[in-house]
Amino acid sequence: MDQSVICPRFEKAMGMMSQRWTGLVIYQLLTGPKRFCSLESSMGISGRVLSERLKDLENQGIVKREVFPDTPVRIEYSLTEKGLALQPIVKELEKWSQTWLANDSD
Amino acid sequence: MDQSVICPRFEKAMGMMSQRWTGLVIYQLLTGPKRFCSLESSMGISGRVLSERLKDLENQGIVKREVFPDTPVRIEYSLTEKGLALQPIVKELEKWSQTWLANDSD
DNA sequence: TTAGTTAGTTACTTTATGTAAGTAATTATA
DNA sequence: TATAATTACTTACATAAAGTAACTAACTAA
Repeated sequence: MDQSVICPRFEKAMGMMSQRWTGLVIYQLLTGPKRFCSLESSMGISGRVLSERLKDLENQGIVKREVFPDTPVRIEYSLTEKGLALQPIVKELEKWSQTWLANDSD
Repeated sequence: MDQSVICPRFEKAMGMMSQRWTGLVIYQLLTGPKRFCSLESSMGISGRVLSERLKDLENQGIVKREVFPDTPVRIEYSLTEKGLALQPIVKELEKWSQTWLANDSD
């Protein structure tokens, strides 16, 4: 019927945010740099997928990975400028959820 | 390590928007009511999954399904007030994509 | 020496999505 | 009066994504 006339940039952004866990990873990083194990345990994602997501987000320039040669080595993930710019989206979703969703069960 | 201290309402909203296609369905419906076959062809989703998503969104009170007893019968999907309230999220993502993504290849 | 931590990876299972064909009700065409 | 076409789906089966659990490597602490 119609051909896809959706803006490819928007479609790409939506595709990224529609991947499971991506939004929550960004949400966590909005509160500051986090370590792998901290992200893993605070949101219940499996290490396998977290590793995959962080790599993708790093490749897209949304997340920055920094190695601190402490002993033991410490690795921190944080948002780049591009990643921080996603904040309004997260904030709007937060507002929506407070307004339209009940806090229990459903 | 940490226990999940993420607001359950926010987590639910994020879970919904993180499902593949959900965001694009809402985006399409923001431009007005649409029929099944129109959604299907305009965004390249399979009928199998579109049917599943529309049912979920209807159950969550985000989408309204209306049957018009024309001949042949016409079925229209549109956003409820709750669904329309998602517009700011979509608009912010649209803005982000225009600012931070290239329009070709990558 | 044994156990524990961090940042992952690997192999395997389960779930989600895609593909293609089918259905039921109706209309249009030869 | 068949035959094909359309809409709004559903069903069966195949492939892709995510979950689970065990493992690795480098190091620390007891």
